[in-house]
Amino acid sequence: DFMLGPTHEEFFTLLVKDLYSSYKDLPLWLYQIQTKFRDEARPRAGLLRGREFVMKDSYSFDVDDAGLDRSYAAHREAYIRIFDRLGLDYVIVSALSGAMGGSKSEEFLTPASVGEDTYVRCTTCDYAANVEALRTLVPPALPYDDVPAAHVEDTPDTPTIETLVALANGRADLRRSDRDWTAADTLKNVVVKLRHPGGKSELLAIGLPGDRDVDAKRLEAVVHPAVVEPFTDGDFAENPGLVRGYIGPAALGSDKPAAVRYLLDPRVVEGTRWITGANEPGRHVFDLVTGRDFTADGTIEAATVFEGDPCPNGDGGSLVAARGIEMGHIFQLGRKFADALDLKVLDETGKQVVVTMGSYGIGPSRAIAAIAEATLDDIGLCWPRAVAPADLHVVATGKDDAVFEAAQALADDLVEQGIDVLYDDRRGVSPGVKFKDAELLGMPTIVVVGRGLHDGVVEVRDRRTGEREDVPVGEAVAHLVGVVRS
RNA sequence: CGGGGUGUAGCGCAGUUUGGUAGCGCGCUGCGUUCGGGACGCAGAGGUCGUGGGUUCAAAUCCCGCCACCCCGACCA
Repeated sequence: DFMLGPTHEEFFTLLVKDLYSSYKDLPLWLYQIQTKFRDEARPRAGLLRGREFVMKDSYSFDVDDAGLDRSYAAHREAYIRIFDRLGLDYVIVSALSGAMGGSKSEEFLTPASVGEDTYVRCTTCDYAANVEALRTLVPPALPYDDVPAAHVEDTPDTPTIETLVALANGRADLRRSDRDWTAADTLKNVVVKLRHPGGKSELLAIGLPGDRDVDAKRLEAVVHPAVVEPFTDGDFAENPGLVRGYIGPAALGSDKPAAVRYLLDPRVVEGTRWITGANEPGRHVFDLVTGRDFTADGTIEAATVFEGDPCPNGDGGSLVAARGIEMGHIFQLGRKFADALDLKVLDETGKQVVVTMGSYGIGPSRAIAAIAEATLDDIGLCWPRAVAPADLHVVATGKDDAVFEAAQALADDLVEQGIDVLYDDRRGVSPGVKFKDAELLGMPTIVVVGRGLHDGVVEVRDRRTGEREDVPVGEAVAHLVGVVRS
């Protein structure tokens, strides 16, 4: 969700129309790092989601689809290197490009229970996707030659799936011979209102297996930019064709009197056999077969995802869910924005063609929070070397002036070598306090100048492993430069 | 916007149920000892108890109003 405000539009227009107007100038990549603001209703979780944050975003411009693929792949590789160096666990998941209307999109997520994104991954292959972008594995159509004709039954006092299933299993004339009815045998039809940009409102019915619910996030993602509003008592009053609790396919669809657009969960394939509403209070239809007895206007991906659902790759694996923090997002915008901005260049044949764009973002300020969260241990922060505030933490211990002079000299020499040094020169503070502070701050290497000085050595500690090593004072600078640059 | 919680010394908190003139830890100041794993002794400083009103002989404590901050939800990179 990167903002393409007027400044972007003007800038892109200037770039492509006036400066880079030929295929010879492409691909063109540009990036910026800027402070952004988002009017969060309730900022929380510290740096993870503040009202103000630093954002790196970049854009690619190519003359054709193959070029966009190359630009996208190059950014993807760069992001992989960046996140590897940051020392973070991450997963790359398929995502929806959402508002940007692009064709391909992936997110870099750091697994974290505090994350705001839910994603699924396959237990046997490398498939991973944000739940919003998950494609349901469509089961094969079923034969229905021997399914009896649909029949309407009186099912009094069954406004919910639970009461309906209980009644069906409890009545001899409705009971199945092979097994009990379950909620998954019922077809639940949920009606919502969609508010389109510009204010136009539309009714949408979603038909899905009764053991599942409409997932608000998935629905919002697929209907974007329309906004989902609940179907209220007043709406029922205005639509007498929709009977609360007993809505069935017979009343739904653009071609029906109620003119409610009707979309089915992908699992509701031809030949599936359902118990569903008969559009009359207290009555349901049994043995209603998809394709034989009713059709819809299409399908929609909006049902809740269950752990154990089959992997969409169809290789027999199942899905598990996890939470993650979005650290980066790359996507292929395609030509939607370029079209709107009339961003054209000359191609090899001298024709004016619309460029195709990609967009790529990383949130550095939230990365700091996520790295800190992911790498800390029981005694404090534990910065990966690539992002540590300083390379070395030099600690002088004791009260001997010679210690402080040696520590200062060492720090000066290291700085001269281009090393970032944090030097604890506090006098009168006990060694234990200084060690604890150094561990808390979490520089990757801690150098102790203290009692070892009598033997001509300083102590070099690795913050993460706790390993300690005595190094002769004369070799300390060269040794430490090696440690930092390794 | 909905729900919940908290405001008492620089920081973290107890005290509020049952009204009786404010306490603990850390930090801070001074002196002495200590100095490689969050030192110790002695002596000190520091609070109109968020705010306005009410009840009472007496209010941090009870009652009413207001303000601020925090948490959960919705929303969000």
